[in-house]
Amino acid sequence: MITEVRTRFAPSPTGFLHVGGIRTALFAWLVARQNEGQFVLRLEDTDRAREVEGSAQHLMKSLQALGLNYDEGPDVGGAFGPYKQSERLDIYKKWAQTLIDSGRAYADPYSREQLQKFREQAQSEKKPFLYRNHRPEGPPEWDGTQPLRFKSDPKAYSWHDEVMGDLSTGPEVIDDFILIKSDGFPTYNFAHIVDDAEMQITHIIRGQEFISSQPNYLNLYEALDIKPPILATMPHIMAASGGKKLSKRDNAKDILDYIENGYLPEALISFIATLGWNDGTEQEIFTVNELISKFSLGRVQRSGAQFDEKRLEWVNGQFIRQLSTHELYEKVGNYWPEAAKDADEDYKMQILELSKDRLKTLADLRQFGYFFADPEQNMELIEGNKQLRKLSPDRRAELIEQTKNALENSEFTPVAIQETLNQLLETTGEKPGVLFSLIRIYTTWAPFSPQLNDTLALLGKATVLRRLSL
RNA sequence: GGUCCCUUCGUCUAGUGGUUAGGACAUCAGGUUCUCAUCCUGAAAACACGGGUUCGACUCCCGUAGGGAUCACCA
Repeated sequence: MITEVRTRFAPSPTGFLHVGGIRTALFAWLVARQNEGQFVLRLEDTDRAREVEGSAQHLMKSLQALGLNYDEGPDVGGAFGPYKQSERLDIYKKWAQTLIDSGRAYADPYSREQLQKFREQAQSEKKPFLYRNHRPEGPPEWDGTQPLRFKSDPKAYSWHDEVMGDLSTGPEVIDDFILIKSDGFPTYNFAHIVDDAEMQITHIIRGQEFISSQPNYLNLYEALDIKPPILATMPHIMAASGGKKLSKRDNAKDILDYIENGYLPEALISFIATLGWNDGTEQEIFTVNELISKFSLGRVQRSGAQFDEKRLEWVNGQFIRQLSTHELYEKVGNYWPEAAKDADEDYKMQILELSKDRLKTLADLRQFGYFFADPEQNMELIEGNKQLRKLSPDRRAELIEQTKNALENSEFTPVAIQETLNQLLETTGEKPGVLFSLIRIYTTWAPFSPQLNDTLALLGKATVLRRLSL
């Protein structure tokens, strides 16, 4: 019998989803999809103090925005629910009871202050602190108000991790840990093991913060008589820009912010997937379907990767270029500048046609205000231009005047404009770099614009002549 | 500090004993009779260090250094 693949993403609702979290979710999703299995979303909301209002909705919205749909979850239900740990307290109690019955769990009699003293004492003796050296004498009954602690069985472990390879540790890392907190909620350490078993999860794909706890989890699996799922540990992602590390704040940028800023979900997916994974070929850009068929945990990098925003921009541009103008139009609804409010569809499509090959993000469209309203003059554009700076104001006025006269008689198609401009080069004796820059700036007052003749043609003769006269 | 993991151009990476160490982003130079954010061409750019093993090490072993993770009634 072939076991169905079931992977899960189990965030705790304490904030937004950043790049590292998304990558973990993406890889778990890919494993499920490529095996035609199920992808489960489970909310690990057992720490009431850290829970952030609205963050569960935010997490689900982020997954949805990226197309990482889940087959089971808090809002969609499923056969193994509920999918919020706070609603599964009875289940944990039941499993805890089996550990109490088998003598593998005990009520922790110490206060936090006492434990702190034990730690300090161990530190002053330069010995590692272990709870298991302080187990209480008798078997005190657990009355539910004390923490319930797991009675570990110290031994060496070696296990396989799909990403990290073969790992091993000695018995000194095995220690007693808390299963149920004094508020009646389980710890992550206990709850995730119970849930993964109950939900029949086959692959645990998670961040490297859990790798050092793994031997203790293996110890608990044994006590619970559960076969551990396949494990895969992801390295962390750090932020970087120009080789310099960014602050924590930048590192933890919300994935929805990227979408808000004009990044396409499929570009984010491709970029994040290749941050620590590749298929061994020289392919740089992957569609979601390609990822589903090509992804493998075994080719995930073991070392951490740094996030390079420039590369993300490039990837995003590649995806934009693959869209037809019509597809692009459908996606840029919110990104037009304010002045475009009343512009008609046909005109906007023409702008996209001209500029689509140069967009890096959809938000770049916001700089195209000059297509819709007369822009404000900005002399810095001229003074900041090496060639234009040298022209005297008189000469500039003269060139603009000549341009105006020439264009007045032009048919104003892109081809005709180009011919007119070429003639103008001869009659004025200026280089293209000077004349064309000048015209471009006087008609758009923007640092960038599509090709000059096309831009002028689209703006129309009346607008161009008006702007040259201002 | 203990434990575990990692280390190829600035960045993401290919590479599993014999390669001119390949690609991509970024950078720089040139081109596309203008800007440039597309596109084309080219350049510069890496095996952390030290020992072994071997006819031969980026590749295997040991050590050093550096980085990461963890050592909670957080996940």
